Amino acid sequence: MTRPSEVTRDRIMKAAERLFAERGYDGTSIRAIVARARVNQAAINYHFDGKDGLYREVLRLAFRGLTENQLSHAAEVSSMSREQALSEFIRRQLHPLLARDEAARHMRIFNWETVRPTPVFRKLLSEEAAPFMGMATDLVRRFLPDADHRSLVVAAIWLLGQCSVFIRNREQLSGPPVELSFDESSVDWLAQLISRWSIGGLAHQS
Amino acid sequence: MTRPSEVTRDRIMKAAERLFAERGYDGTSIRAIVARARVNQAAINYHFDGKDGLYREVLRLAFRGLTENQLSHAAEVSSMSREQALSEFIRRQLHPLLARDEAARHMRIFNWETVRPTPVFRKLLSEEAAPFMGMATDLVRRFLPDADHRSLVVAAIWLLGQCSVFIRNREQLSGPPVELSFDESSVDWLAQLISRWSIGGLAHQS
DNA sequence: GGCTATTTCAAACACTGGTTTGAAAAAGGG
DNA sequence: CCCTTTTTCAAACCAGTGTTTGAAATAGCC
Repeated sequence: MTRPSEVTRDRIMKAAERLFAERGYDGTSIRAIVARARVNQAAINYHFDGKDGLYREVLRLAFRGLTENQLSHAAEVSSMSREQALSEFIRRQLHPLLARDEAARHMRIFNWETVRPTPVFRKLLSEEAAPFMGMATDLVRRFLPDADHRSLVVAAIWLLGQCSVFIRNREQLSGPPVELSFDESSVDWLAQLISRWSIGGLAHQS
Repeated sequence: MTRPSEVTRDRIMKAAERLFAERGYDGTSIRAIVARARVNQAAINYHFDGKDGLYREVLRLAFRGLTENQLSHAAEVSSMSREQALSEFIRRQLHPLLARDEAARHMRIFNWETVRPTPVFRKLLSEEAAPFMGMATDLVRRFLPDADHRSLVVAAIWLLGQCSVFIRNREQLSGPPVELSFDESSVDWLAQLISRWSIGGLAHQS
C-alpha cells in the first residue's frame, strides 16, 4: 500500500527543510516552497493541512535527526572513561560546524526556535527532550557525583552552551573580526580545547 | 534648537525597541509600532526613512547599551584578582536574566540577529565589537598567559557561551522539564557555579 | 473497462505588509 | 500677523501572504 502521493510529500518536506533552516518560519513562503519542490501550491494544504502542519512535520524530523545522533552512541559512551566520554560528546555536538549537511540544517531550524518558540516546538521539547538531557546529566554526574539534581541540570546546560555558542554564531565567527575557520582540523582543535576546559572545570573545582 | 518632533521620534523608538525585542524584525509590523507609540503610520517613514532605518537606529542603541555596561567597569575589573575579575564579568553578563528591563530587551534584539544577521548588524559588529572582545580576551589572558591569539579568542567566546546559553534559552529553561527559576538569589547561585567551573577549566588544565 | 477515491492544478479570495500621497495642521522667524 | 518650513494625518496603493475552490487528471480496484 505504497501511496503514489508519497513522492510529492517527500519533495515538499525536503524543500521545506532547506528553506525553513535558511530563512525561518516567517521568512519562508508557501510559494517559495512549492517552487523549489516543483509541486502545486495547494499541495501543502492538501498533504499537511497548511503551513503550520508542514512545519510541525519538519520540526519533528529535525529533532529526531539531532538527538538520535547522540543517543545512538549512548551505550559505547558509558563504557569509556569519563574524560573520553565527555570529549566524544563534545566532538559529536560540534559536528554541525563541519558541513552544510543535514545536521547543520536541523540545528539551524532549532536556532530559529530559540528566539520565539512556537507552541509546536515547546510541546516537542517537553515530550522528547528528556532522553537527551538525561544523557547529558549522566555525563556530568560522573564528574559531580555529590551534586544535587538542580546543579546537575545546570551543569548539563552549561556544557551544551560551550558548544552551541560556536554553532549558533558560526557565520559571524568565520568573518571579521574573529576569522575562525571551520575545516576538519580546526574543528578537531576546537573540540580538544573545549573538552580540556570543561573537564578542567568539572574535575578541579577550586 | 530643540525640535518639536523629538517627542514623536522618541515614542517611536521606545515602542519599536519593545516590539523588535519581543517579535523580531519580520514579526513586527509598522502598524503595531505606531499603534503602541500612538503616532501616525506615516511618521516612521518621515522620521526614519522606513522600517529599515528605524531598525538600524534601534540596533545601534541596543549595542551601545549592552557593551557600555561591561566596558564602563573595565578599569576596576583590571585591578582585581583574575578570579574576582572573571566572577564579576560573569555576574554582569548574567544580568539580563534578572529582569525584563532594558538590558534584557537589548539582549533579545541581538538574539534575533544570530539566526539571520542583517547587513546593518554585521556592519555594526565589525565596527564596534573590538573593545568588548578585547576586554574578554584580556580577561582570559590572565589565565592563559602563554596562549596564542587564536586560542585566546576562542577562550573568550567559550566564556561568553557559558553565559549566553542561559540568557538565550531563559524562557525555555524556566518551563518544564528543567524548571529553573531566575530570581535574584538563583541567578547569584548560577553565577557562582559558572564562575567556579570556568575558573577551574582555565586554571587547571589537565 | 468502468467506477470510485485520491491527487493535482490554475485561479481566485481575503488579508496584511510597507510605502506613498496630498492636503491639513502646527511651528518658527521676520 | 504673515509666510515659509516642518510635522501630522487619513486614505489609498500595490505587492506579498496563506488558504479555499471546483474542476481536471490520475490511480487503484472489482
